[in-house]
Amino acid sequence: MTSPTIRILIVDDHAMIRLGLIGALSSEPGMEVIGQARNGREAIELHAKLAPEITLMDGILPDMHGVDVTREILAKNPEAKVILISINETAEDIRRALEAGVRGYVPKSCEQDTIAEAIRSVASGRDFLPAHLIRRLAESNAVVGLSNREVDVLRLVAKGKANKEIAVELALSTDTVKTHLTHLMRKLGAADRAHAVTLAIEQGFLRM
Amino acid sequence: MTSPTIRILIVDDHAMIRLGLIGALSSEPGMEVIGQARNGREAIELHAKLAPEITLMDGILPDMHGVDVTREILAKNPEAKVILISINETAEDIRRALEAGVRGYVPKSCEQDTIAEAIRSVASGRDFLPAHLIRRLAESNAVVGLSNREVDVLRLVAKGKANKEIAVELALSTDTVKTHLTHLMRKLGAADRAHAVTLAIEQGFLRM
DNA sequence: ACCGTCATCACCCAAATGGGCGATGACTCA
DNA sequence: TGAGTCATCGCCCATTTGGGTGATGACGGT
Repeated sequence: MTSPTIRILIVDDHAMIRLGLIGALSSEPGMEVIGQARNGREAIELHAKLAPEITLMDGILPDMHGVDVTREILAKNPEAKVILISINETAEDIRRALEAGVRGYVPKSCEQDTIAEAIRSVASGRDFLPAHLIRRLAESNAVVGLSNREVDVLRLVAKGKANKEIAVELALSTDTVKTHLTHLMRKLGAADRAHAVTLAIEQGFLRM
Repeated sequence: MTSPTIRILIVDDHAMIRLGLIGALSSEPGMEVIGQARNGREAIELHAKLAPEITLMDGILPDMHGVDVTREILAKNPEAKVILISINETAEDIRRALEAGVRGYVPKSCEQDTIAEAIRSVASGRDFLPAHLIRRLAESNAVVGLSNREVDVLRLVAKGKANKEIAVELALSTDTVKTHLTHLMRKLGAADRAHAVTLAIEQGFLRM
């Protein structure tokens, strides 16, 4: 069994969400919110000071991404248990989160009890990922998968760079850039670079 | 003066936000949450049934946009007072909301008391728009302003259509499409169509 | 009545794009 | 060891793109 009460740290810049989470958890027995952070820096400090059992982390914070905050926290404290609460539900975001070592991933659209369920799950050592997210992950995994270099190129395409400029910036030949572009457009099913940008943003390949 | 208690309808698909709002308002005297809706259809029905003084409306709902819900509610009940609570703070979104007849616009990142302030403001007949949003609106107003036709073209560009295809779809000559594109790219400060897509999404011209 | 913006179309032209085909070395996984 | 992916580069070629300039009618505001 776990400790009598699960000590929880909330990380979110939206006051409304923090309040909502506290409200949802106040009716749950055996859980206690011991701290709140509004940004990544605060989260890392507070986590070190309070050593909570569970950290509820928002995906997007004013100073850094929730995923990166998680990475830092885990670097200092590998047993930390982080649950990511995000609006982003693209396969890419979930994949990145799991890669960073997140133990649970809950969409903001979920019902109250899902959060409590996730917390109990993760606190007792099990991971937590809603079924529909697992499905999405599986489906997209089969379809896409851009390589690092392809994402590098795509990011610059989104910024309006021409192939020649991209070549200079990445220290490549223009032909190589074109090859990467051809490949990533085929993978995304894009008709041209503009379409590739749209699809990549939709599917979470481009953090904006 | 206004009526003794302000009767409030909350419209948001996120349970967490609804809880947060209720929590924030429970400590405010003279306000009562009399109903909650999870989507646009529910919102329109509940508004007709409950006739709340203030409606707190989320910008993005599963079935339709908060702005469109507002439009429908106002069509049936022109004295309705809607405050939009949105994550989107691009100038375009704010402009669209005001155009639809929203009386207040509050970002989700605001503090608790801002919501209460907005409600009191709007209930007593004044509009409510935070200063930084007004500034953003003013600034961008000077800079951009795509015409309807330009947005039409841009939307298809984002879908990966070539100029020739766009011309067919909009029943124009290819040259006209090119003219619109040249203009909109100049307005956005875009280097090419891909960049235009990025900027347009960032600035809220393309609802995705 | 005039000016600005919008929407429409036309022509010219240099440059960029996208596709196809082929090739090499590195690396991983079975 | 072989198969597969990644990253790199090259060449050819048709099509597309983006920019410039110019023009017309409609509409709205001053």
